[in-house]
Amino acid sequence: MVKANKVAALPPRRATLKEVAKLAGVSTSAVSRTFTPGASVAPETRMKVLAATRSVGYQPNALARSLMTRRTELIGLVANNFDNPVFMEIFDLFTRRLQTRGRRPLLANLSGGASTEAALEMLLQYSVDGVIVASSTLPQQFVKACADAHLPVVHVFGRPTGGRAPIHVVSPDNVQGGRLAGEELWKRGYRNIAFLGGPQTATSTEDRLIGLGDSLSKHRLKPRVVVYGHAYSHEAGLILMRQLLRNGGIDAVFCGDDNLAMGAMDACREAGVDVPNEMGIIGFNDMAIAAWPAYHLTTIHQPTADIISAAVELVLSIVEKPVKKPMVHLFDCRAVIRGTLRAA
Amino acid sequence: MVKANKVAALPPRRATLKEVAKLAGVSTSAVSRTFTPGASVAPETRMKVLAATRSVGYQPNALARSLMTRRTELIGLVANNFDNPVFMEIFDLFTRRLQTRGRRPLLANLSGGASTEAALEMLLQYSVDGVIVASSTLPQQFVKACADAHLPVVHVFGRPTGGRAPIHVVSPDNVQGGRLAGEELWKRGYRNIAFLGGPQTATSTEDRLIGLGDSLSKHRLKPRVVVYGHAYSHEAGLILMRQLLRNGGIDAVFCGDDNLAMGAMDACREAGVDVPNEMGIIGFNDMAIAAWPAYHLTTIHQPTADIISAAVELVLSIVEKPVKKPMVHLFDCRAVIRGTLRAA
DNA sequence: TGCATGATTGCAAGGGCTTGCACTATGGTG
DNA sequence: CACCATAGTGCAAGCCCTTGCAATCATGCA
Repeated sequence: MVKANKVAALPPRRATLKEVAKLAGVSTSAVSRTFTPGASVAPETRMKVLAATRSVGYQPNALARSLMTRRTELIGLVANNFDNPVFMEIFDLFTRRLQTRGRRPLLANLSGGASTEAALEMLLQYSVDGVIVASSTLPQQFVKACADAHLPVVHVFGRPTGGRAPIHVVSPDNVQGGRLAGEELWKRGYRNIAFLGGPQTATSTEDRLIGLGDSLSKHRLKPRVVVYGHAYSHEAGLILMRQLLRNGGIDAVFCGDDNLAMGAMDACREAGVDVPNEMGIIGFNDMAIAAWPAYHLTTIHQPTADIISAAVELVLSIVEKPVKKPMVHLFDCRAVIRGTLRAA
Repeated sequence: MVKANKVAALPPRRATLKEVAKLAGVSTSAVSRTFTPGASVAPETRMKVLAATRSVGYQPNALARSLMTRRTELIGLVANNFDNPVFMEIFDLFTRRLQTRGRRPLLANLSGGASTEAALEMLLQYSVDGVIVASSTLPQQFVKACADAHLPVVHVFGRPTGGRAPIHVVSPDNVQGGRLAGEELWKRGYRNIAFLGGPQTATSTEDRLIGLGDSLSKHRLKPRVVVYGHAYSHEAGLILMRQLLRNGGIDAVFCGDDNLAMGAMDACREAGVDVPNEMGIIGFNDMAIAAWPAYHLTTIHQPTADIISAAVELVLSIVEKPVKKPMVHLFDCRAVIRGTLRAA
């Protein structure tokens, strides 16, 4: 006749607010208010509630709470570049920053042709408070779609749109960075300069090339060759650089990313081409590996940590109070001189 | 006297199930069932519901749903190694795998001394269905704490506990991998072998060393020196290898991780020590960079993709039906021969 | 001592969804 | 043609929490 053994050691179902209230001999409101910063609860009541809470191991259900508060404290983090080691640092910074601000990152991986519609649906169904899209190779329209769905969204590593869509952007100033690269190359006497970019559709690649063109044109020069890779990858850099070496006619390469640059360096190594004397190479991003002795790559540094904090603060602020006018934060880059460009 | 302008173009608040029901002229149950696979709804009703759904852009609220279903489809993903590029691949695989299985990864970053208690609280408050802890450098007790809190948890890259705690583990067989490294070194005539490990507290480092010891002892040998780094990092490898070179007496190093190995290689390069003739180096993990020509590192490969899928399937299965006996999946490693060990 | 003030409190009504239950058609069966 | 299973439906209760409101209480002040 016994229905079940209710003698289990620990409660298999988690304690609820109501149970805590009964145990503490107070109303559910009192319990709720105990966990609501700024709510009015008598110290004595609070004590009783906390004691009951501890004794049953109560944890408020954030999801149920979100139903009333209309805030989940969830921030969607969307990316599609899980093959680029730079993004490790970026994830680290994002997740930690969000955590210290009391938010949780809900990840959407858009690599390998995952559906953007599905990702957007997911973000909506889980009622994220805001979205951070961290990519320069993702179609603008995904970010646009988030905005259209009334999701506060900031595009990190994106490009400011010419006011057409109200999209907030936080990004390194890729054009300025490209200019910097051009200057360094010019200063050191390189005159036949190639641009080795990532995907042609990536706005970052496009802007870095524009910057390079800018600075070269001041000296009545233009990039000799422009080639694009399928990705910001070592492999692409290797293959494209082999091709550039075969065709000849250049004495330096500005690579749109460090992975590309390191691939290019390896192509030079295998062809017996001396870097930096026969061939100057400059990268972009200043990822950790670029500093390793095997490469010691001269590159354009972007202030990643600043970019990330700015992005997080921005998204949290527009969650708080929406703003119509698209905000744009562009961060200056600086050149980090190592060994792949000859002395000035 | 007008209270507010309700003329806004798009609904600022998202449509709810009730609204869809009214619009479609059916009960809320019908709408709910339309979105519940396997529920009984007449085709005609379903059509009406879907039409209404489309017309107001309805998206079911996953969080409200979870209140009744007691399932959030959220899986906690806990890690603390955002400085190691291998983890990029690991994250990619995890997030994609979870996505294709209809689950969402909620990230907890435990780097840099973030509080494990806070992380656990977060996982509980957001009612994740299960947890994946991906780290070999995290204190066991965090995983244990999850299990004690009745969270289905699997420890990836962890070590099987001797049955003390019922913790599920999916991991490369680090001991077997260590043995493999020892064999390769022995076969090639290296006899004075050092072990350059990661943090001494990392079970992966410990087990790889055990494996090395195992295989050397078959030949009546022991590791000449054992040193530990503060992290699985290039820097640690560089510093420790410098020290080993200074002390002398060894002709090969088994590094507990590729980052360490590449650091060690750079130390040899700077000391003018010839790899592999004067010094053999073998790593662990086979991360992408290890294959780049600048390193061309001989290393122990672990089947990361298999490990990740197994981990995801395992956590989903124990969410479905809890299992008492700790499950352990250990995956064999294999040696990848490149250029940092001389020929046999 | 009487009253205004502000701090605490509990009630009850939600928030958006699922689901057991009872009920209506519907079609098939003998 | 009566009868029964079955599919489809809506009602209403419930998941766990927050919060406006009105009631209560203690306090400070005149």
